[in-house]
Amino acid sequence: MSPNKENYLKTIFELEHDHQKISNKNIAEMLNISAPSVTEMLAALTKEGLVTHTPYNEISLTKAGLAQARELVRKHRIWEVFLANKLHYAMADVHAASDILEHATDDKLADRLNDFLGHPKRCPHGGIIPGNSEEENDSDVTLATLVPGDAATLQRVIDNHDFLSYFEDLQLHLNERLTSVKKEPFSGPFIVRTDDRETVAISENAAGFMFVTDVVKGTAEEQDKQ
Amino acid sequence: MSPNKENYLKTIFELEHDHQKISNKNIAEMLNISAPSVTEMLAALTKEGLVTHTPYNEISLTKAGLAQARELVRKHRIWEVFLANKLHYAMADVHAASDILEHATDDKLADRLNDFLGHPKRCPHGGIIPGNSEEENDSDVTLATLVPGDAATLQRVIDNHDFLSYFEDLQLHLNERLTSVKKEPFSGPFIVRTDDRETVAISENAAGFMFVTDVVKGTAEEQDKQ
DNA sequence: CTTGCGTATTAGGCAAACCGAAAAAATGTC
DNA sequence: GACATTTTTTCGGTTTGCCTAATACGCAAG
Repeated sequence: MSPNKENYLKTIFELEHDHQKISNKNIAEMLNISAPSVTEMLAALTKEGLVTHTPYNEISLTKAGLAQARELVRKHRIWEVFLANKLHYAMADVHAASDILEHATDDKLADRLNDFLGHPKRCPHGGIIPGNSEEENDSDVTLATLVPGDAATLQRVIDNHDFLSYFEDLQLHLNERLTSVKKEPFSGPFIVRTDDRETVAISENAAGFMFVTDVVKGTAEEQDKQ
Repeated sequence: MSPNKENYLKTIFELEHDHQKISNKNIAEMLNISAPSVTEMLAALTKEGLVTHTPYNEISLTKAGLAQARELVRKHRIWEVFLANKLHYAMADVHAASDILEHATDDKLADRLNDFLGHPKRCPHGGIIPGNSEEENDSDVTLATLVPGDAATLQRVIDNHDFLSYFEDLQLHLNERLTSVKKEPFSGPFIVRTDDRETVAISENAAGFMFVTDVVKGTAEEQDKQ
Protein backbone atom coordinates (compact mmCIF):
# COMPACT_ATOMS: atom_id res chain seq x y z
CA MET A 1 0.00 0.00 0.00
CA SER A 2 1.48 3.32 -1.07
CA PRO A 3 1.73 6.27 1.34
CA ASN A 4 -0.54 7.93 -1.13
CA LYS A 5 -3.41 5.56 -0.85
CA GLU A 6 -3.00 5.48 2.90
CA ASN A 7 -3.64 9.20 2.96
CA TYR A 8 -6.91 8.81 1.09
CA LEU A 9 -8.12 6.27 3.61
CA LYS A 10 -7.11 8.44 6.52
CA THR A 11 -8.81 11.47 5.00
CA ILE A 12 -12.09 9.64 4.52
CA PHE A 13 -11.81 8.32 8.05
CA GLU A 14 -11.26 11.78 9.46
CA LEU A 15 -14.07 13.39 7.49
CA GLU A 16 -16.39 10.75 8.86
CA HIS A 17 -15.06 11.21 12.38
CA ASP A 18 -15.62 14.95 12.17
CA HIS A 19 -19.18 14.40 10.92
CA GLN A 20 -18.37 16.15 7.68
CA LYS A 21 -19.76 15.14 4.33
CA ILE A 22 -17.58 12.58 2.60
CA SER A 23 -17.57 14.01 -0.88
CA ASN A 24 -15.14 14.01 -3.74
CA LYS A 25 -14.73 17.74 -3.26
CA ASN A 26 -13.92 17.53 0.44
CA ILE A 27 -11.35 14.83 -0.11
CA ALA A 28 -9.74 16.79 -2.92
CA GLU A 29 -9.49 19.87 -0.71
CA MET A 30 -8.04 18.00 2.25
CA LEU A 31 -5.37 16.39 0.11
CA ASN A 32 -4.78 19.40 -2.10
CA ILE A 33 -5.32 17.55 -5.34
CA SER A 34 -7.83 17.82 -8.18
CA ALA A 35 -11.27 16.23 -8.23
CA PRO A 36 -10.55 13.90 -11.18
CA SER A 37 -7.59 12.47 -9.27
CA VAL A 38 -9.91 11.64 -6.41
CA THR A 39 -12.40 9.89 -8.69
CA GLU A 40 -9.57 7.88 -10.17
CA MET A 41 -8.15 6.85 -6.81
CA LEU A 42 -11.54 5.97 -5.42
CA ALA A 43 -11.93 3.56 -8.33
CA ALA A 44 -8.59 1.97 -7.44
CA LEU A 45 -9.42 1.72 -3.75
CA THR A 46 -12.82 0.28 -4.59
CA LYS A 47 -11.16 -2.38 -6.70
CA GLU A 48 -8.92 -3.21 -3.75
CA GLY A 49 -11.94 -3.58 -1.50
CA LEU A 50 -11.03 -0.76 0.84
CA VAL A 51 -13.69 1.71 -0.19
CA THR A 52 -17.28 1.58 -1.41
CA HIS A 53 -18.06 4.13 -4.05
CA THR A 54 -21.20 4.36 -6.15
CA PRO A 55 -20.64 7.02 -8.82
CA TYR A 56 -22.26 10.41 -8.20
CA ASN A 57 -23.18 9.07 -4.84
CA GLU A 58 -21.93 7.77 -1.55
CA ILE A 59 -18.32 7.19 -0.51
CA SER A 60 -17.47 5.06 2.51
CA LEU A 61 -14.79 2.82 3.90
CA THR A 62 -15.24 -0.93 3.89
CA LYS A 63 -14.43 -2.88 7.03
CA ALA A 64 -10.92 -3.50 5.71
CA GLY A 65 -10.48 0.15 4.78
CA LEU A 66 -11.67 1.27 8.17
CA ALA A 67 -9.25 -1.05 9.94
CA GLN A 68 -6.38 0.28 7.90
CA ALA A 69 -7.32 3.91 8.50
CA ARG A 70 -7.63 3.31 12.23
CA GLU A 71 -4.21 1.70 12.27
CA LEU A 72 -2.79 4.72 10.50
CA VAL A 73 -4.35 7.10 13.00
CA ARG A 74 -2.91 4.95 15.76
CA LYS A 75 0.58 5.21 14.32
CA HIS A 76 0.17 8.91 13.75
CA ARG A 77 -0.80 9.60 17.34
CA ILE A 78 1.83 7.35 18.84
CA TRP A 79 4.44 9.35 16.96
CA GLU A 80 2.85 12.55 18.18
CA VAL A 81 3.27 11.43 21.76
CA PHE A 82 6.88 10.50 21.14
CA LEU A 83 7.71 13.83 19.51
CA ALA A 84 5.98 15.84 22.20
CA ASN A 85 7.05 13.91 25.30
CA LYS A 86 10.50 12.66 24.38
CA LEU A 87 11.77 15.11 21.80
CA HIS A 88 10.03 18.18 23.26
CA TYR A 89 8.36 19.24 20.05
CA ALA A 90 5.95 22.15 20.27
CA MET A 91 2.34 20.99 20.20
CA ALA A 92 1.80 22.76 16.88
CA ASP A 93 4.66 20.89 15.21
CA VAL A 94 4.00 17.27 16.03
CA HIS A 95 1.28 16.82 13.45
CA ALA A 96 3.27 17.52 10.29
CA ALA A 97 6.18 15.29 11.31
CA SER A 98 3.85 12.44 12.31
CA ASP A 99 2.04 12.67 9.00
CA ILE A 100 5.25 11.55 7.36
CA LEU A 101 6.53 9.11 9.97
CA GLU A 102 3.25 7.18 10.09
CA HIS A 103 3.89 5.87 6.58
CA ALA A 104 7.35 4.64 7.50
CA THR A 105 6.05 2.62 10.43
CA ASP A 106 5.23 -1.07 10.36
CA ASP A 107 3.19 -2.75 13.05
CA LYS A 108 6.19 -3.97 14.96
CA LEU A 109 7.67 -0.51 15.21
CA ALA A 110 4.34 0.97 16.30
CA ASP A 111 4.00 -1.67 19.01
CA ARG A 112 7.51 -1.19 20.34
CA LEU A 113 7.14 2.55 20.35
CA ASN A 114 3.83 2.20 22.14
CA ASP A 115 5.48 0.03 24.79
CA PHE A 116 8.32 2.52 25.13
CA LEU A 117 5.85 5.34 25.73
CA GLY A 118 3.83 3.32 28.25
CA HIS A 119 0.65 2.91 26.21
CA PRO A 120 -0.53 6.50 26.35
CA LYS A 121 -4.31 6.83 26.15
CA ARG A 122 -4.34 10.13 24.27
CA CYS A 123 -2.19 12.09 21.84
CA PRO A 124 -0.91 15.60 22.65
CA HIS A 125 -4.12 17.25 21.41
CA GLY A 126 -6.28 14.88 23.39
CA GLY A 127 -7.40 12.50 20.65
CA ILE A 128 -7.69 8.88 21.75
CA ILE A 129 -5.08 6.39 20.62
CA PRO A 130 -6.96 3.41 19.19
CA GLY A 131 -6.19 0.25 21.12
CA ASN A 132 -4.86 1.98 24.23
CA SER A 133 -8.14 3.10 25.69
CA GLU A 134 -11.46 1.46 26.45
CA GLU A 135 -13.47 4.34 25.14
CA GLU A 136 -13.18 4.71 21.42
CA ASN A 137 -14.94 8.00 20.86
CA ASP A 138 -13.86 11.56 21.35
CA SER A 139 -16.19 14.20 22.70
CA ASP A 140 -17.70 16.47 20.09
CA VAL A 141 -19.12 19.07 22.46
CA THR A 142 -17.24 22.31 21.92
CA LEU A 143 -16.30 24.88 24.49
CA ALA A 144 -18.32 27.39 22.47
CA THR A 145 -21.58 25.69 23.51
CA LEU A 146 -21.10 26.47 27.20
CA VAL A 147 -23.07 29.31 28.76
CA PRO A 148 -21.73 31.40 31.65
CA GLY A 149 -21.72 29.40 34.85
CA ASP A 150 -21.15 26.07 33.10
CA ALA A 151 -18.02 24.13 33.95
CA ALA A 152 -16.34 21.45 31.85
CA THR A 153 -13.08 19.63 31.33
CA LEU A 154 -10.99 20.43 28.26
CA GLN A 155 -10.46 17.08 26.60
CA ARG A 156 -9.30 17.66 23.07
CA VAL A 157 -8.48 20.34 20.52
CA ILE A 158 -8.34 20.08 16.74
CA ASP A 159 -5.09 19.09 15.11
CA ASN A 160 -4.38 22.16 13.02
CA HIS A 161 -1.10 24.03 13.03
CA ASP A 162 -2.40 27.59 13.14
CA PHE A 163 -4.94 26.88 15.81
CA LEU A 164 -2.38 25.07 17.94
CA SER A 165 0.05 27.96 17.80
CA TYR A 166 -2.71 30.18 19.15
CA PHE A 167 -3.72 27.56 21.70
CA GLU A 168 -0.21 27.33 23.08
CA ASP A 169 -0.21 31.09 23.59
CA LEU A 170 -3.39 30.81 25.63
CA GLN A 171 -1.53 28.72 28.20
CA LEU A 172 -4.46 26.43 28.72
CA HIS A 173 -3.89 22.74 29.31
CA LEU A 174 -5.71 19.59 28.38
CA ASN A 175 -7.63 17.93 31.22
CA GLU A 176 -7.95 21.29 32.91
CA ARG A 177 -11.31 22.20 34.46
CA LEU A 178 -12.72 25.40 32.94
CA THR A 179 -15.63 27.53 34.05
CA SER A 180 -17.36 29.82 31.59
CA VAL A 181 -17.39 33.35 32.96
CA LYS A 182 -18.77 35.52 30.25
CA LYS A 183 -19.73 35.51 26.62
CA GLU A 184 -19.24 38.88 24.93
CA PRO A 185 -21.90 39.81 22.36
CA PHE A 186 -21.35 40.11 18.60
CA SER A 187 -19.19 36.99 18.43
CA GLY A 188 -16.84 38.58 20.92
CA PRO A 189 -14.38 36.68 23.03
CA PHE A 190 -15.36 33.90 25.31
CA ILE A 191 -14.03 34.25 28.83
CA VAL A 192 -13.27 31.26 31.01
CA ARG A 193 -11.72 30.78 34.40
CA THR A 194 -9.24 28.02 35.12
CA ASP A 195 -8.99 26.12 38.37
CA ASP A 196 -6.32 28.43 39.68
CA ARG A 197 -8.60 31.43 39.16
CA GLU A 198 -6.89 32.78 36.06
CA THR A 199 -9.24 34.13 33.44
CA VAL A 200 -8.53 33.64 29.76
CA ALA A 201 -10.22 35.24 26.76
CA ILE A 202 -10.75 32.94 23.80
CA SER A 203 -11.94 33.92 20.34
CA GLU A 204 -15.33 32.46 19.53
CA ASN A 205 -13.87 30.76 16.51
CA ALA A 206 -11.19 29.04 18.56
CA ALA A 207 -13.70 27.94 21.21
CA GLY A 208 -15.37 25.93 18.45
CA PHE A 209 -12.15 23.97 17.99
CA MET A 210 -11.92 22.93 21.64
CA PHE A 211 -13.86 19.93 22.87
CA VAL A 212 -14.99 19.34 26.44
CA THR A 213 -16.45 16.59 28.63
CA ASP A 214 -18.18 16.37 31.98
CA VAL A 215 -20.19 19.53 31.47
CA VAL A 216 -21.89 20.74 34.66
CA LYS A 217 -24.56 23.38 34.09
CA GLY A 218 -24.26 26.54 36.23
CA THR A 219 -27.04 27.74 38.52
CA ALA A 220 -29.84 29.91 37.12
CA GLU A 221 -28.55 32.77 39.27
CA GLU A 222 -25.16 32.64 37.67
CA GLN A 223 -26.73 32.58 34.27
CA ASP A 224 -28.79 35.65 35.11
CA LYS A 225 -25.68 37.63 35.90
CA GLN A 226 -24.88 37.53 32.25
CA MET B 1 14.28 14.94 -3.30
CA SER B 2 12.50 11.62 -3.61
CA PRO B 3 13.32 8.69 -1.29
CA ASN B 4 14.28 7.00 -4.46
CA LYS B 5 17.00 9.37 -5.49
CA GLU B 6 18.26 9.47 -1.93
CA ASN B 7 18.84 5.75 -2.13
CA TYR B 8 20.97 6.10 -5.23
CA LEU B 9 23.16 8.65 -3.50
CA LYS B 10 23.51 6.50 -0.42
CA THR B 11 24.37 3.46 -2.50
CA ILE B 12 27.11 5.27 -4.37
CA PHE B 13 28.41 6.62 -1.09
CA GLU B 14 28.52 3.17 0.45
CA LEU B 15 30.19 1.54 -2.54
CA GLU B 16 32.88 4.16 -2.34
CA HIS B 17 33.24 3.73 1.41
CA ASP B 18 33.62 -0.03 1.01
CA HIS B 19 36.29 0.50 -1.66
CA GLN B 20 34.13 -1.27 -4.20
CA LYS B 21 33.95 -0.32 -7.84
CA ILE B 22 31.22 2.25 -8.47
CA SER B 23 29.69 0.82 -11.61
CA ASN B 24 26.25 0.80 -13.11
CA LYS B 25 26.07 -2.91 -12.47
CA ASN B 26 26.97 -2.67 -8.79
CA ILE B 27 24.43 0.06 -8.18
CA ALA B 28 21.75 -1.93 -9.98
CA GLU B 29 22.48 -4.98 -7.85
CA MET B 30 22.48 -3.07 -4.58
CA LEU B 31 19.13 -1.48 -5.34
CA ASN B 32 17.64 -4.50 -7.05
CA ILE B 33 16.73 -2.67 -10.21
CA SER B 34 17.70 -2.99 -13.87
CA ALA B 35 20.77 -1.44 -15.46
CA PRO B 36 18.79 0.84 -17.80
CA SER B 37 17.03 2.37 -14.82
CA VAL B 38 20.38 3.19 -13.27
CA THR B 39 21.64 4.90 -16.41
CA GLU B 40 18.47 6.92 -16.54
CA MET B 41 18.64 8.00 -12.92
CA LEU B 42 22.32 8.85 -13.14
CA ALA B 43 21.43 11.25 -15.93
CA ALA B 44 18.80 12.87 -13.72
CA LEU B 45 21.15 13.12 -10.74
CA THR B 46 23.86 14.55 -12.97
CA LYS B 47 21.45 17.21 -14.19
CA GLU B 48 20.71 18.07 -10.57
CA GLY B 49 24.40 18.45 -9.85
CA LEU B 50 24.60 15.63 -7.32
CA VAL B 51 26.56 13.14 -9.39
CA THR B 52 29.25 13.25 -12.04
CA HIS B 53 28.79 10.67 -14.73
CA THR B 54 30.69 10.42 -17.99
CA PRO B 55 29.01 7.75 -20.16
CA TYR B 56 30.68 4.34 -20.20
CA ASN B 57 33.01 5.70 -17.61
CA GLU B 58 33.36 7.05 -14.13
CA ILE B 59 30.55 7.63 -11.63
CA SER B 60 31.12 9.79 -8.57
CA LEU B 61 29.31 12.07 -6.16
CA THR B 62 29.73 15.81 -6.40
CA LYS B 63 30.38 17.78 -3.24
CA ALA B 64 26.63 18.42 -2.92
CA GLY B 65 25.82 14.76 -3.53
CA LEU B 66 28.36 13.67 -0.96
CA ALA B 67 26.95 16.02 1.66
CA GLN B 68 23.49 14.68 1.07
CA ALA B 69 24.57 11.06 1.23
CA ARG B 70 26.46 11.68 4.47
CA GLU B 71 23.41 13.29 5.96
CA LEU B 72 21.36 10.28 5.00
CA VAL B 73 23.85 7.91 6.59
CA ARG B 74 23.75 10.07 9.69
CA LYS B 75 19.96 9.82 9.90
CA HIS B 76 20.09 6.12 9.23
CA ARG B 77 22.52 5.45 12.05
CA ILE B 78 20.80 7.70 14.54
CA TRP B 79 17.63 5.70 13.97
CA GLU B 80 19.59 2.49 14.39
CA VAL B 81 20.77 3.62 17.81
CA PHE B 82 17.24 4.55 18.79
CA LEU B 83 15.78 1.23 17.69
CA ALA B 84 18.51 -0.80 19.38
CA ASN B 85 18.86 1.15 22.63
CA LYS B 86 15.37 2.42 23.28
CA LEU B 87 13.10 -0.05 21.52
CA HIS B 88 15.31 -3.11 22.08
CA TYR B 89 15.42 -4.18 18.46
CA ALA B 90 17.70 -7.10 17.64
CA MET B 91 20.92 -5.96 16.01
CA ALA B 92 19.98 -7.73 12.79
CA ASP B 93 16.68 -5.86 12.52
CA VAL B 94 17.63 -2.24 12.98
CA HIS B 95 18.97 -1.81 9.47
CA ALA B 96 15.80 -2.50 7.49
CA ALA B 97 13.62 -0.27 9.65
CA SER B 98 16.15 2.58 9.54
CA ASP B 99 16.35 2.33 5.77
CA ILE B 100 12.75 3.46 5.67
CA LEU B 101 12.72 5.91 8.57
CA GLU B 102 15.72 7.84 7.27
CA HIS B 103 13.64 9.13 4.36
CA ALA B 104 10.90 10.37 6.68
CA THR B 105 13.35 12.40 8.75
CA ASP B 106 14.06 16.08 8.34
CA ASP B 107 17.07 17.78 9.87
CA LYS B 108 15.19 19.01 12.89
CA LEU B 109 13.95 15.54 13.76
CA ALA B 110 17.42 14.08 13.31
CA ASP B 111 18.91 16.71 15.61
CA ARG B 112 16.32 16.24 18.32
CA LEU B 113 16.66 12.50 18.17
CA ASN B 114 20.41 12.85 18.35
CA ASP B 115 20.06 15.02 21.46
CA PHE B 116 17.65 12.54 22.99
CA LEU B 117 20.15 9.73 22.47
CA GLY B 118 23.04 11.73 23.87
CA HIS B 119 25.04 12.15 20.65
CA PRO B 120 26.18 8.56 20.27
CA LYS B 121 29.49 8.22 18.49
CA ARG B 122 28.71 4.92 16.78
CA CYS B 123 25.73 2.95 15.51
CA PRO B 124 24.93 -0.55 16.80
CA HIS B 125 27.29 -2.21 14.29
CA GLY B 126 30.08 0.17 15.13
CA GLY B 127 29.90 2.55 12.18
CA ILE B 128 30.64 6.16 13.05
CA ILE B 129 27.80 8.66 13.15
CA PRO B 130 28.87 11.63 11.04
CA GLY B 131 28.99 14.79 13.09
CA ASN B 132 29.15 13.08 16.48
CA SER B 133 32.73 11.95 16.36
CA GLU B 134 36.03 13.59 15.62
CA GLU B 135 37.31 10.69 13.58
CA GLU B 136 35.44 10.34 10.35
CA ASN B 137 36.75 7.05 9.09
CA ASP B 138 36.01 3.48 10.01
CA SER B 139 38.70 0.84 10.23
CA ASP B 140 38.93 -1.41 7.22
CA VAL B 141 41.25 -3.99 8.73
CA THR B 142 39.33 -7.24 9.05
CA LEU B 143 39.61 -9.80 11.78
CA ALA B 144 40.55 -12.31 9.10
CA THR B 145 43.92 -10.60 8.62
CA LEU B 146 45.10 -11.37 12.15
CA VAL B 147 47.58 -14.20 12.71
CA PRO B 148 47.63 -16.29 15.90
CA GLY B 149 48.98 -14.28 18.78
CA ASP B 150 47.72 -10.97 17.46
CA ALA B 151 45.26 -9.02 19.57
CA ALA B 152 42.83 -6.34 18.42
CA THR B 153 39.66 -4.55 19.36
CA LEU B 154 36.44 -5.34 17.50
CA GLN B 155 35.24 -2.02 16.22
CA ARG B 156 32.66 -2.60 13.55
CA VAL B 157 30.83 -5.29 11.59
CA ILE B 158 29.06 -5.04 8.27
CA ASP B 159 25.42 -4.07 8.21
CA ASN B 160 23.89 -7.13 6.63
CA HIS B 161 20.93 -9.00 8.05
CA ASP B 162 22.15 -12.57 7.59
CA PHE B 163 25.60 -11.84 8.90
CA LEU B 164 24.22 -10.03 11.92
CA SER B 165 21.96 -12.92 12.85
CA TYR B 166 25.05 -15.12 12.86
CA PHE B 167 27.06 -12.51 14.73
CA GLU B 168 24.49 -12.29 17.50
CA ASP B 169 24.72 -16.05 17.94
CA LEU B 170 28.48 -15.76 18.40
CA GLN B 171 27.90 -13.66 21.52
CA LEU B 172 30.78 -11.37 20.73
CA HIS B 173 30.51 -7.69 21.51
CA LEU B 174 31.75 -4.54 19.88
CA ASN B 175 34.71 -2.87 21.61
CA GLU B 176 35.75 -6.21 23.01
CA ARG B 177 39.43 -7.12 22.94
CA LEU B 178 40.05 -10.30 20.96
CA THR B 179 43.17 -12.45 20.70
CA SER B 180 43.65 -14.71 17.73
CA VAL B 181 44.27 -18.25 18.95
CA LYS B 182 44.32 -20.44 15.91
CA LYS B 183 43.61 -20.42 12.22
CA GLU B 184 42.46 -23.79 10.90
CA PRO B 185 43.75 -24.72 7.43
CA PHE B 186 41.63 -25.02 4.28
CA SER B 187 39.61 -21.89 5.06
CA GLY B 188 38.56 -23.49 8.31
CA PRO B 189 37.28 -21.63 11.30
CA PHE B 190 39.13 -18.84 12.92
CA ILE B 191 39.46 -19.18 16.67
CA VAL B 192 39.70 -16.18 18.99
CA ARG B 193 39.79 -15.72 22.73
CA THR B 194 37.86 -12.94 24.44
CA ASP B 195 39.04 -11.05 27.48
CA ASP B 196 37.20 -13.37 29.82
CA ARG B 197 39.07 -16.36 28.35
CA GLU B 198 36.18 -17.72 26.30
CA THR B 199 37.14 -19.07 22.91
CA VAL B 200 34.90 -18.59 19.92
CA ALA B 201 35.14 -20.18 16.47
CA ILE B 202 34.31 -17.88 13.57
CA SER B 203 33.91 -18.87 9.94
CA GLU B 204 36.61 -17.38 7.73
CA ASN B 205 33.97 -15.70 5.64
CA ALA B 206 32.45 -14.00 8.65
CA ALA B 207 35.84 -12.88 9.96
CA GLY B 208 36.15 -10.89 6.75
CA PHE B 209 33.04 -8.93 7.73
CA MET B 210 34.42 -7.89 11.13
CA PHE B 211 36.70 -4.87 11.39
CA VAL B 212 39.27 -4.28 14.12
CA THR B 213 41.51 -1.51 15.45
CA ASP B 214 44.53 -1.28 17.72
CA VAL B 215 46.11 -4.44 16.39
CA VAL B 216 49.04 -5.64 18.53
CA LYS B 217 51.18 -8.28 16.85
CA GLY B 218 51.83 -11.42 18.89
CA THR B 219 55.36 -12.64 19.75
CA ALA B 220 57.25 -14.79 17.26
CA GLU B 221 57.08 -17.67 19.73
CA GLU B 222 53.31 -17.57 19.80
CA GLN B 223 53.21 -17.50 16.04
CA ASP B 224 55.45 -20.54 15.89
CA LYS B 225 53.06 -22.57 17.98
CA GLN B 226 50.67 -22.49 15.05
C1' DC C 1 -40.69 20.62 -15.74
C1' DT C 2 -37.12 23.00 -17.26
C1' DT C 3 -33.12 25.81 -16.55
C1' DG C 4 -28.99 26.73 -14.20
C1' DC C 5 -25.33 25.75 -11.08
C1' DG C 6 -22.32 23.12 -8.53
C1' DT C 7 -20.28 18.59 -8.28
C1' DA C 8 -18.57 14.33 -10.37
C1' DT C 9 -16.86 11.80 -14.09
C1' DT C 10 -14.68 10.87 -18.53
C1' DA C 11 -11.17 11.83 -21.90
C1' DG C 12 -6.68 12.78 -23.06
C1' DG C 13 -2.00 13.98 -21.50
C1' DC C 14 2.26 14.50 -18.71
C1' DA C 15 6.19 13.16 -15.62
C1' DA C 16 8.63 9.87 -12.78
C1' DA C 17 10.55 5.58 -12.33
C1' DC C 18 10.57 1.24 -13.71
C1' DC C 19 11.16 -2.66 -17.47
C1' DG C 20 13.04 -5.91 -21.64
C1' DA C 21 15.22 -6.03 -26.10
C1' DA C 22 18.65 -4.47 -28.90
C1' DA C 23 22.61 -1.61 -30.11
C1' DA C 24 27.05 0.31 -28.74
C1' DA C 25 31.19 0.55 -26.15
C1' DA C 26 34.67 -1.49 -23.29
C1' DT C 27 37.22 -5.35 -21.85
C1' DG C 28 39.41 -9.78 -21.98
C1' DT C 29 41.43 -13.61 -24.73
C1' DC C 30 43.79 -15.93 -28.08
C1' DG D 1 44.46 -7.14 -33.77
C1' DA D 2 40.18 -9.72 -34.10
C1' DC D 3 36.59 -11.97 -31.79
C1' DA D 4 33.77 -13.05 -27.78
C1' DT D 5 31.99 -11.53 -23.54
C1' DT D 6 30.50 -8.23 -20.36
C1' DT D 7 28.84 -3.78 -19.35
C1' DT D 8 26.43 0.27 -20.53
C1' DT D 9 23.38 2.81 -23.11
C1' DT D 10 19.45 3.69 -26.24
C1' DC D 11 14.90 2.70 -27.56
C1' DG D 12 10.30 1.79 -27.04
C1' DG D 13 6.69 0.57 -23.57
C1' DT D 14 4.27 0.07 -18.80
C1' DT D 15 2.33 1.77 -14.40
C1' DT D 16 1.14 5.20 -11.02
C1' DG D 17 -0.59 9.38 -9.78
C1' DC D 18 -1.28 13.68 -11.04
C1' DC D 19 -3.31 17.46 -14.29
C1' DT D 20 -6.84 20.47 -17.50
C1' DA D 21 -10.73 20.62 -20.40
C1' DA D 22 -14.94 18.87 -21.57
C1' DT D 23 -19.01 16.28 -20.53
C1' DA D 24 -22.55 14.24 -17.52
C1' DC D 25 -25.32 14.25 -13.52
C1' DG D 26 -28.42 15.93 -9.68
C1' DC D 27 -30.74 19.16 -7.30
C1' DA D 28 -33.02 23.47 -6.27
C1' DA D 29 -35.60 27.50 -7.76
C1' DG D 30 -38.48 29.49 -10.67
